[in-house]
Amino acid sequence: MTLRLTNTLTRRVEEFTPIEPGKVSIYCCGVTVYDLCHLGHARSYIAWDVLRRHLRWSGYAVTFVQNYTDIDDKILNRASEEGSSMDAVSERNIEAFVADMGRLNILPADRMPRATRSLDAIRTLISELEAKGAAYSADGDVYFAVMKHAGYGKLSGRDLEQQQDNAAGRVATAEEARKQHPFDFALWKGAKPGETSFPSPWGQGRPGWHIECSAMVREELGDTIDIHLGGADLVFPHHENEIAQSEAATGKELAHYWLHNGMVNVGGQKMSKSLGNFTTIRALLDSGVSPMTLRLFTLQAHYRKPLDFTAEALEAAATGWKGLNAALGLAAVGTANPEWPAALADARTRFAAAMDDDLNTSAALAVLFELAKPLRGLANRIERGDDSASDELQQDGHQQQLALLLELAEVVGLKHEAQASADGLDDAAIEAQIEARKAAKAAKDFAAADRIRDELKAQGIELIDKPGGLTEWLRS
RNA sequence: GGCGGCAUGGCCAAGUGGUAAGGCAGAGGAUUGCAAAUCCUUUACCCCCAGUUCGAAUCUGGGUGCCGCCUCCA
Repeated sequence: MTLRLTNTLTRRVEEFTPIEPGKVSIYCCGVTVYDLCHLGHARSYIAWDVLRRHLRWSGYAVTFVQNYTDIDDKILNRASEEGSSMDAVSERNIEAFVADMGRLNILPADRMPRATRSLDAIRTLISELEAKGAAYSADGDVYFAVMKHAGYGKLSGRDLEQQQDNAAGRVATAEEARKQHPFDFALWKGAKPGETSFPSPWGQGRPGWHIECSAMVREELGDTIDIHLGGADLVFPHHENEIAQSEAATGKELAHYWLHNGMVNVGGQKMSKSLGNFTTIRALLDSGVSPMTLRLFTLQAHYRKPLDFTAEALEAAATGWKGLNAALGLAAVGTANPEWPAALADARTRFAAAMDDDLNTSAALAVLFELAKPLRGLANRIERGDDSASDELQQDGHQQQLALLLELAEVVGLKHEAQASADGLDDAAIEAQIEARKAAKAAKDFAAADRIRDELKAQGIELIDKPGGLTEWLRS
């Protein structure tokens, strides 16, 4: 079976055929680095990470490029608010981005170009568009002329004729007045005195948002790439404009496949900075939600659908992850026999088929849970000190099952998490409490025993009674 | 107003013509001083109406509700 993907360009699920057999070039729209990333970014980049891992698992050599937008009004505003510079704000948020993505087990892109370091490519592209009559300058700005480009609107299904009336109402600003058509957009913005700016043939200024992606795609991957990624909120105008610019300049199709992920919603509404209803990745992870729980949470829904972020759903994911995590934490011994027995071969096939079906991670995860189930039972028995369970785990069948589980979990980027590191009470204090509880139990003073357990639980320490009077504890 | 998407059990969510995956929660049982964990068992006719079909959650038409984009946004 071959990979099938929903292509926004055609609004259909299509079989994926790369330009060059065995190779895939991907460009993913990155973040504007004016602030920390929130769960919307996490959802998006986890989805694309899974696409990338799946392609790799399927045998493709993947080149994955993701940009940083480090020239932007919001960054400049932030810099002036805190009395620092655009570079300082960008640098800080890029570091945070790398750290957050790392925690979520998202593979770093092969190359991460920045707008500030791609200015030559940007200026060259604008010049070409100007030479071809696709762009015009007005008062230090340079605009792309949408009416000159035949295919404008093909991605988002917009028709310029029909849209003009609606747009007319907002032709109020000075910028709108300079435009020949309301949908024309800035390729280069002239700088006002005192603004951070860069030199260009059109005077000091800075590039518009859309042109940087066109320039970086071309510089890093060429005129035509296989897959272009981004959030559904980028379809219009960002990606539409990117297509117009690139295709007007090169005369070639920019990308064969356009994939868009659905939004993360809060209370039925899109999570966004402007609405202020966002939770940053690090705030969530620092609150005790494990990275893999967040990953599982996002992968339980299809990447194109909206995903409602609720405490309840997150809790469900956390509990679900506990089970998978227990199985993934088992010790693999040596190399398992790669000749899968029929049942495992079948599971592997079903997993691959689900992933090939437009990244049906929800169905793929069901296979993971199925594989994990018996292993989870073993893990539990081993934890109780059941030696026969340890022996069973060594057997070829279980080792194979574990090997397959680990292999497939890797494809969706799930990996075992060790117990959370200690904080709060030190071990000796906990052990002392456990001894006290043991004494209470021996004296049949169960009320006292329960009180100790409850107190520890309130401090995040969970006690688990084992056979033989042993009590283990976990930080939860 | 224009473009696009979605509606499946208490919650999340797969499933594009053949009789409803999976996770969470709940219930019953085993185990336990009680818990926790674990194991076993168990819980749906798929928003409404009409139609196509031997047969529809799945196709068609109509309706209702919700969301995204049209301004920066993953």
